[in-house]
Amino acid sequence: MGDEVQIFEEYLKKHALHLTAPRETVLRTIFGTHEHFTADDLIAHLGRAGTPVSKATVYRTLALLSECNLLIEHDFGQGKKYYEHASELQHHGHLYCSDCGRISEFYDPKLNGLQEKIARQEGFDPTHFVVKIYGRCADCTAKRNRREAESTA
Amino acid sequence: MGDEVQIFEEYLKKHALHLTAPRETVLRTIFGTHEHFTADDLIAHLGRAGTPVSKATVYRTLALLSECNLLIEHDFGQGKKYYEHASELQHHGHLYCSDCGRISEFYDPKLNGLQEKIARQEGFDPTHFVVKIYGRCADCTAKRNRREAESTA
DNA sequence: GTGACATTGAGACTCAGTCTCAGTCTCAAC
DNA sequence: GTTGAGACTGAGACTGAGTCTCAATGTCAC
Ligand SMILES: [Zn+2]
Ligand SMILES: [Zn+2]
Ligand SMILES: [Zn+2]
Ligand SMILES: [Zn+2]
Repeated sequence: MGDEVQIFEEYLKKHALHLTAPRETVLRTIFGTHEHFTADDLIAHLGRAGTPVSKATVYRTLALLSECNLLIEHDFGQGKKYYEHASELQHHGHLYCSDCGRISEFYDPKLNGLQEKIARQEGFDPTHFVVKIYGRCADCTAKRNRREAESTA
Repeated sequence: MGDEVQIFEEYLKKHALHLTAPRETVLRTIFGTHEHFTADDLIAHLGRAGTPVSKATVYRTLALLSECNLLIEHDFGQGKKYYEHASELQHHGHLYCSDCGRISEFYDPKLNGLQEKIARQEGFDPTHFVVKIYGRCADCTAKRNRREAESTA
């Protein structure tokens, strides 16, 4: 937890920037609570917590945290970005439920190896891999089955 | 090529819709030329070709074509959607060059099998899989190496 | 303290995409 | 061939995520 503060501080120092109060508030809020969140989620959360930070500063801080690899950006085609802690197990993939929007995760080392190999074959120098599975989560499938059973009954 | 027209026409008929002139123009333009394109690309192309179609209609037609599985939507985190013909080899992955924005493709059946398996393990009912590799393409890597060699010389 | 420069929040702005609406077209029923 | 239900269209208003601007403020090295 204090780990991120240190990494961020070092990164800032290296770029002649300062760990200001708003930046620290954003940092602590992110690493104290959320998992997969959007900029808007974060802004609302900060407001509710009585430590509002302006939209501009939140976006600027998110960019900084992505640059120093504390956060990872994700896009599920919703026209907005999701963020998550980069510290968690690396290179995991995501399951996105098109019904309820829930995001879950999986990890498979074979997948990573395979992707690395493919990139090399194509003469591509990869920085990161993205695997997303879209569909319906177990809960939504169950709900739908129940509803169908009822309507047929 | 006539194939898409037929599929689209059938889909429209099934939903009590008509294959109107603007829709046909859009359809023929898409399947006559482009590969990976954005809505904006398409609108500009239609304008230049002397067969302008309004933004609203283009977006509406793109939605229809996606619904009947003639087009696939892609998101590379650029805040806009890319489209491509769905008829091409299915379930291929994409390599996106962060330097020049070029999009290339690859196909690996092992990858597809693996994803299917993972989804089932998680109790997930998958509709489609997305694999994207971000990094630097061969050209951009070569360019960068050349520039580096020069600056060191 | 002073000057160079980093930082901030408010709000203007951008840009992809959606929505509204009035006018037009299609087609089947009469 | 007239009519009415409802599909279709383009212009442009609108939305919403994200970026940019700018004047006021903070930080630090000297
Ligand atoms: Zn769900
Ligand atoms: Zn995750
Ligand atoms: Zn490139
Ligand atoms: Zn493709």
